[in-house]
Amino acid sequence: METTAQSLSPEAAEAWAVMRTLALAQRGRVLAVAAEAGLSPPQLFALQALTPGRPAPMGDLAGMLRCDASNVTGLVDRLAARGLVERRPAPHDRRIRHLVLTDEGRALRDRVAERLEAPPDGFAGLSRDEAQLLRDLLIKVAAAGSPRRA
Amino acid sequence: METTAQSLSPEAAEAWAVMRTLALAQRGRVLAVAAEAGLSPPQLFALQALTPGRPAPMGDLAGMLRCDASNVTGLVDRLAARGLVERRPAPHDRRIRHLVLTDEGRALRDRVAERLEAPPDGFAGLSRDEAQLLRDLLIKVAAAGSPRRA
DNA sequence: CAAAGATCATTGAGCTTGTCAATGGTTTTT
DNA sequence: AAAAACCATTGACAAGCTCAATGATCTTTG
Repeated sequence: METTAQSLSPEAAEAWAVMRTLALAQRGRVLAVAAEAGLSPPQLFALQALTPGRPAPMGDLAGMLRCDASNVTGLVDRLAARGLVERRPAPHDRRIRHLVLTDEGRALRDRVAERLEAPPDGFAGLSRDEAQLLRDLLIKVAAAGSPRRA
Repeated sequence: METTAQSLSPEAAEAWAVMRTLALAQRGRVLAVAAEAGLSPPQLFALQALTPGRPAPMGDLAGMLRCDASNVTGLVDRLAARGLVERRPAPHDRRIRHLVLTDEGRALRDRVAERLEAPPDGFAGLSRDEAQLLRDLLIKVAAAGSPRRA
């Protein structure tokens, strides 16, 4: 195996601590965006988890949301009642119900995504070189963390 | 004012995107730690928000959790029922109820905190210099984002 | 092929989260 | 002292969430 089990430097721990602080500070933003869109946080997550133009089984959504499938039923009921998503029969398997975003759903999803993808204010203070450096370091951390198929 | 409204580089946006991915990947960990501790996520957050040895009014907790005060009442009811926190009268103002962690509550809080503060696997791949660089860049972003008293 | 087993979404029960409006007990202001 | 503001709680109600059970549909296998 030889997984190069390098022990963590104190700096790494500090970096992680700052990242947690940064993430925590985003909570308010998420709540605000959700409220503004007339969505509860779980509804917002569900909408974000759905990819426009790509039907997904309910079970998959439950997996992405990390919750029970029965929970997704109610969640989707409410989203469907607002005309944001639709249940469609799946081609090959009649047990499965495919979820698709309606036009309205896609529009709302995009509007929300735009707000959430905008970097917090602090990023504006970075020079281009610094931003590039930060990005590369983060990519390295993320890649090592989820080694999907080396 | 002269707030140096520097426009964001594409690299900054990419860095933020990676950070979001990284944060998202932590959701499972939080859920696992909460379940392991026999706590619901909100209960875990409440416990983390409380500082050992430092009594806090319920209203403050509501502020930290960003939820209604009436919600905190029930939340604390359940934590108190498990003997994790206690309501104490506040010295100067009899309207206020101070929350304090019991010994058991502090112990559980510390156990949970230890698990959450541990950096994800990806950080182990960083050299010391890289970790230091990452930390400093993150601090810069965080500081610019929340300019509490320059 | 047919029976058994696995899978998917839903339902129902039951609890926790969360909000809002209203209340009682306490300061603080006027 | 009366009025206004404040803190925590309560009650009502919607939503989120899990678990166990069900019905409908594949999939396996005997």
